[in-house]
Amino acid sequence: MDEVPDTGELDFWSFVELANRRLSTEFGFRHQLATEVLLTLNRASNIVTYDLEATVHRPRGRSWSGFRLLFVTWLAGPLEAKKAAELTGMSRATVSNLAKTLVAEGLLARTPADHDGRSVLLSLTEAGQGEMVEVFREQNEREHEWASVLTEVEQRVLVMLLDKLITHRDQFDVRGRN
Amino acid sequence: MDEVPDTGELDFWSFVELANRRLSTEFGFRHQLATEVLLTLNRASNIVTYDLEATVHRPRGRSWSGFRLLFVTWLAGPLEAKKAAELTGMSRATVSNLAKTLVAEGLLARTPADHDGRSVLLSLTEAGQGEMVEVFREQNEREHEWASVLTEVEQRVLVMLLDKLITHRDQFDVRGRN
DNA sequence: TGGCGATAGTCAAAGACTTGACTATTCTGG
DNA sequence: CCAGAATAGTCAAGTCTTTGACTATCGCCA
Repeated sequence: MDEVPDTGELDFWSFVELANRRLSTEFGFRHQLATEVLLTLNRASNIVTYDLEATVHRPRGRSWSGFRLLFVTWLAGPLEAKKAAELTGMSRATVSNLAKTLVAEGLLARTPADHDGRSVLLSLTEAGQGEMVEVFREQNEREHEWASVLTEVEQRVLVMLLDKLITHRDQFDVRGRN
Repeated sequence: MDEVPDTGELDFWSFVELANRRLSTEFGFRHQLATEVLLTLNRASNIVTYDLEATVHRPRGRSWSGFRLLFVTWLAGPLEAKKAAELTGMSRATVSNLAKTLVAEGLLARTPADHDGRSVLLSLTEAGQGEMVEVFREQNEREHEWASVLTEVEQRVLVMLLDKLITHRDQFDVRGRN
């Protein structure tokens, strides 16, 4: 008898359980734990990101990726657009578009690189630096609220595991953004 | 003397180190570990997601979120659009738009709920079920490649830590998508 | 019972991000 | 030294997703 599960009280975690069960018993898939890891990873990332964006950045009229670009430029000094794309994990075109906006808002400066006529160096203006100090103060407080649900050891373990997950990937052929 | 760091050989990890150093020594921010946790979390999630989308879903003409919607509908049986939004972490409008496309492609069925005249029940068509079995076979293999960089214990610990991170958030006022 | 606040879904407009094509510059091997 | 391949950045077009407004329905309490 095909029992239809009651979805009324289903939340993310009971869904993961349900998925585990059905994937293995009904369909014979073998790698439930892998599914669970990636499902949870994405879930966590989305929740946290959305919260930071909604509480810290959108109220200031800034987008999440705008912030990310400013952030790496702030800390990694003047850098080529290419490098910024690499560090933020965005495509080069995205960096280019975002930079256009941020330059217009007076936060970012774009200067031709003298060692390579094709390259462009991104750096923060005075205003950009001021803005980042302010924005990051807020973001860092909120980051702290999130992270401190875990003990310090747990946080370090988490970072370690995530690092391991994405470091050892040259073992197979991973598709990246450029 | 303002030492400009050489960004030439900067990658994600050395950037995180650099950020840690500058944020604490130059700007006096206090919660570096929190920053590192969230930076790494997002990084990992983006890398994995992009890879799955690029290798499994885009080649089949399917988007990442299209897949997610089909996935929860597949496993959690017929469910209300509202519930699908909750389980996938998307907004209700996104579910509505995606559903429109997927219905047109013959993978999804949308039927009015009889217990509530406002609600709509989403379910997979025959074709949708077939497609999911096939797509998920591929995705699950790839998930396995990713996850098996970690031992089984490490995977379980990772899931546990991520769960903890997003479960205990009622302690402060988190902004979610609806 | 009837009206009002809450809720489900959809739509339109806007924004964010990506792909693929294009230009300009640099590098390399003959 | 030059031609062709590779690389940096930008632009145009398209897709995906969201916000905010709107309609329809529901549920509750006066």
